[in-house]
Amino acid sequence: MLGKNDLNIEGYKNTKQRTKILQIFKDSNIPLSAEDIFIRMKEYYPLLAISTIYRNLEILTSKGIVIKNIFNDGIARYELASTNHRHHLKCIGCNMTVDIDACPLKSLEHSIEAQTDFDISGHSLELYGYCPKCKKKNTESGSSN
Amino acid sequence: MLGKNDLNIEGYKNTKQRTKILQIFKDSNIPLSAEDIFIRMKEYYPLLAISTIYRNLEILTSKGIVIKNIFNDGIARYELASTNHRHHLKCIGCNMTVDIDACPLKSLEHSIEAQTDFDISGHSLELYGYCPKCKKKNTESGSSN
DNA sequence: GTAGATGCAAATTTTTTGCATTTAG
DNA sequence: CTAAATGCAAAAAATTTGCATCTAC
Repeated sequence: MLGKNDLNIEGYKNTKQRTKILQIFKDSNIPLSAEDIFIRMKEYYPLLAISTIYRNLEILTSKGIVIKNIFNDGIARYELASTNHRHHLKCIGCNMTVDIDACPLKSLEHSIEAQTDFDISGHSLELYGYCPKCKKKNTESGSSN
Repeated sequence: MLGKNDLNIEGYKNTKQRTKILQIFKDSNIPLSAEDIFIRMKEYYPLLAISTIYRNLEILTSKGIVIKNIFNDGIARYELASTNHRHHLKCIGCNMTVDIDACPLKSLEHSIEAQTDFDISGHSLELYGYCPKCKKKNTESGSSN
């Protein structure tokens, strides 16, 4: 195992900031926004610029090390590509998010590859609806219109 | 007379701008960004403000008439909720987009509803990869690192 | 020593908001 | 008539860029 948080790609340097970003990703099991990462890092590097985060995320994304996903709130969130493939179910009412650990898309991807001759490298999937609590509230407050 | 592109919801008026937005959605079979709509409408309403588009999209989305989706380029795109449920396959290389008319998620939604007790109202799914042409280019230019 | 990375500030881009005016019903 | 909608301008929020300085290798 590599065991380190280094970006072993020729032409790129392992700065402490970059190493820390990778560490933060490894310590997290949810997708993180640039600001999430920024806040976590500010504690260690008070002079840190948010542009450093964005520039690193750009590199990490282009190298396929992290995956970028833009959620329906308009904010991009990132996660390690090596993290087990996850999808999320988000409550429209209270924003509570639940992980889904089924991903039924592998077989779909294969059949679409066959149909389109694309080389499919990934997908983003987010489900949304109302959680049990908000569902209940909705029902209670009536459902006219 | 009541045009077919009218928003028949109490408290809302059928302005010509709003009617036109609905018409544009009906004429389009791809998701449109606020700017896409703005450009199409400017031709007819040169004084149109983009805030009018955003405000209408907000209302239409909140009424469930259109669906908002934020693509991986960070731009929100909208489509009629009544439009047949579509997903897209986008080429990372050239941005070419292909429609997929399979949506395998209905059954997944049901099983997740059962597991989580959520009331799932929808999902967003986007697939990405390399189209035949770009795939070829990638192979030709080698794949060393 | 040098290419690449960083911090800082300013610029861009997309979306939202305040307000005076106009319009649909 | 009047609540809702619009146009315009300015503000926010997220992200990107230019540049001088710094750091990993």
